[in-house]
Amino acid sequence: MSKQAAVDVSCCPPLAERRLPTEAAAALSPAFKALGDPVRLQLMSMIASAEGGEICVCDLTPAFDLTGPTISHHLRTLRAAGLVDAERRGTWVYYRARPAILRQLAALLTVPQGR
Amino acid sequence: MSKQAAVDVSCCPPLAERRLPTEAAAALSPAFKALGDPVRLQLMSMIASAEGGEICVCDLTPAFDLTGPTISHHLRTLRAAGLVDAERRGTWVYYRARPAILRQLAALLTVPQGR
DNA sequence: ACACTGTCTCGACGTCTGTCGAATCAGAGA
DNA sequence: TCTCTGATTCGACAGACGTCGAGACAGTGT
Repeated sequence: MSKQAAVDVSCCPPLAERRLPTEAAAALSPAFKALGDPVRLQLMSMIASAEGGEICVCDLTPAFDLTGPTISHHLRTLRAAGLVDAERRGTWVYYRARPAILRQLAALLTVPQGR
Repeated sequence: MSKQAAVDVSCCPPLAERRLPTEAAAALSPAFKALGDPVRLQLMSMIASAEGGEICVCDLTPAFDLTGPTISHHLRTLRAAGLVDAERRGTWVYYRARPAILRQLAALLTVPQGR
């Protein structure tokens, strides 16, 4: 269901360890960009912290003061960034987080001891 | 020298642990947004990994195929997001990373064991 | 087959963003 | 004080983004 772009970068020495190569920056920045909107950051949190690892769009939409299409658009952005996965089951669509990428981003931002 | 906005959020239970409150999302998303551009992500890396903890703008600018004003604009964005600090010494301006915020963001993205 | 509900796509809109060239500001040195 | 160099600000422009309403699509149930 998704147009999953992004981020197979083998992996990621912390940002602060050595200069991030151009290609890695290009591959990883879309994920940060996707998290760079308050609505999407909260959506991401709701999805990642959901009971059973997944959550229905029907539970996400009413949590915001925004229209359905707008939430849908934000979810598509998260999907395109490779941060979440979507699955339709009957009438409802469920989203789940992709922990591997979250971990990759976390590792990238990790600051080595001392600095 | 800087217009330092942003991010005193006391701190940050991981994204995946419980739903991020609206205010926290509003406070933290600008930092992710700032990292959501390939040029800024690479700038951030160059600054954070610099020898002696700081780096001169004059060393940053020639590393990109962009004009001085454009680099300056990106650096201002990083400053406004609270990710870096700037200090002028004589003719040159030096940038250094603010590790506390990087660590905060890393902690936020950390995925608890198992998930 | 039909209607109903949940979700997504499409088109439009105003705003924000990345980029540049030109102009300005800040120190150093003569 | 004048000039030179490094860095920032200003103004402009094209393109991207967040939001909405209207419409289309997908399944369910009658």
